[in-house]
This record gives sequence, C-alpha cells and structure tokens, in this order.
Amino acid sequence: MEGFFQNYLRLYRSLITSLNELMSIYQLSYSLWQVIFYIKNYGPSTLVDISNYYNVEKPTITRRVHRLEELQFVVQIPGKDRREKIIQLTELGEQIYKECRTKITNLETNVMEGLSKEEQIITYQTLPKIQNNIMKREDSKSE
Amino acid sequence: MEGFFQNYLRLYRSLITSLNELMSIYQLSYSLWQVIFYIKNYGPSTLVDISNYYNVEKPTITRRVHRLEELQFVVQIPGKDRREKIIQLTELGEQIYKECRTKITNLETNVMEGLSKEEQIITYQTLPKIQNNIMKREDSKSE
DNA sequence: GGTAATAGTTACCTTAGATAACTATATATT
DNA sequence: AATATATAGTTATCTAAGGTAACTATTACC
Repeated sequence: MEGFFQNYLRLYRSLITSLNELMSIYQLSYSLWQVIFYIKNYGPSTLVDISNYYNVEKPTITRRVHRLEELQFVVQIPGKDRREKIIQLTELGEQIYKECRTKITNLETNVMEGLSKEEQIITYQTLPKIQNNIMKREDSKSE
Repeated sequence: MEGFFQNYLRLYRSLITSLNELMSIYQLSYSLWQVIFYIKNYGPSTLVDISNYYNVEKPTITRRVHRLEELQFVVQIPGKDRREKIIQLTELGEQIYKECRTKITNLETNVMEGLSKEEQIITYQTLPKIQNNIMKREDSKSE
C-alpha cells in the first residue's frame, strides 16, 4: 500500500479547515470537539482516558478541558479515586454536542458523495484497524 | 457516515509520531517529506503547486523548501516565467527519497496487517475522492 | 510503613501553520 | 504603449496545538 500515508495526510488540512470553520460559531475547534465527542460516546471519563484514546500527552488534554470548562461545556467532578477528576458534559455541552453533531454529520454526508455505501463502510471500519496496528507497534517498542 | 471524521482524526497523532520517528535520522519530518514526495511523484514543481496540492498557505511551503535547501535535498532553479522558481530534487534528495520510501512502505505494510487486499485498495482510493469533494465545496464557497 | 506508580498540573519550549504586507514579473484592458 | 490587475514568492509577525520535564497528591504494592 505504498502512498497510503500520503493519501491520508493530504486530506488533513482540508478537513481541519472545514471542521474549524463549521464549529467557529460555537467557539469550538476540532481539538475541543474531540474531547466532547469522546465523553459523549464513552461516558464521563478522566483526562488519561482521553489522552490515551487520541495518543496525545496529558498536558494537551488538560488545556483542552480547561478551555471547555471556561466555555461551560464540561465540568469536572472528583472521582472516588481522589486523584481522578471525572469530566462530564453540562446541559449546555449536551446541547452544543447535538447542534454540532447535526452539522458535522451533514458535512460527512456531503464529503462522501459519489462513494458507494460499501466503500464508505469499508473505509470507516478500516481506519480504526490501522489505528490498532499502530498502537500495537508502539506498545511493543516500549517494552 | 456519522463518526467518520473521528475515525479519521483519531489516527492522526499516532501516524505522525511514527512517521517523524522513522525519518528523524534524516532530519526529516512528515511535513518536509510531503514536499519531497510531491516533487518525486509530480516532477519539478513550483511552491504554488505544492501549496495547492496540500491545501496549505504559501509561506508554509516557502519555509519547508528553505529547510530542504539547507539540508541539500532540493534546489530551486529559475523557471522561464521569471517569477517562478522550479523546485527539484538533488542527487542527495533522490537518495534520501529512496531510503525513506523503503522504510515508509514497510511501515505502511505493517500497519495494514490483518486487512484484506480489497479493504486496503478501497480505503486507498476513497481518501482522494473525499479530498476532491472537500476541495469542490471550498471552491464553490469562494465564488 | 516505605517505595512504586498513577492522575493531574504548571512552566516552558517547539512545530506547524495563518495572515498581511510587500517585491518582482507577467497578463489583460483600453 | 500605458495602466491596471493578477500571480509567484518572501518576510515579519501571530496563533494553535502539542511536547517535555518537573512537580503535587493520592493510591497500590510488597
């Protein structure tokens, strides 16, 4: 699959630009959206959960969460393990999620135009598999 | 295809990290590699060509090219249009391309493990189609 | 009960990219 | 031909996003 990474990376800027534009009215960027998305889909979580999921360092997520707190889209409540803080969506956060979700799903649909259902599904399923393979490689390296 | 962008974006950090690590011995990063890759595959080109291809602003490419000149992987020669500078690979650049190409192709193969040939090909072909759709949207907006 | 590990934070640094304003050349308009 | 407009590329300055290292507080492990 020579050239796959190129095809993947070439898309990046275009996509980020479109997404950021779409969400700018909510003062969100794709990076903040990732946090909201994670919490919505995996339930209230810790910073470390999110950091692992996206393969991003902890301080990066700290910053994203603080920004989301300022915007009042999330709150942090102490976990039973007193080191942990559980991040969860506020009412406002839920609402913003729904609004953004609709817009993003629209964009996703537009962007898939001209692709067969099969192509869409396979691509959708393939990306996480690739992700897993990369994660496995990284794990095996640090052992 | 709700959630497609998430699947796409989640991969990003893992992939960039792996690629940068792989190329660090050549003092390259994925962003410099993109320029080398473009020139190798589309022939000697201008800054604007590259900038359009990756949907990135001109000054960003100016910097990448200057860095590659320092590393002596590319040279710029005046075009017949005297505004243009044609960027092309040096001997050293060609050599580095080959070495990196091998390593990256290896990584690409590893990362595709467990995926059928069909899944690989479809995903490979789908990404540029999505890219086209996004570009079309952006064009139609600015009209 | 003392040592390891884990969750989260802070301060500081790097990378990558954007915008605006500019120069120099080329193209189009009249 | 003279002027206006467009294009290629650069420079300076700013912002977004993320990383590293060092730290605190708490928990888990022997």
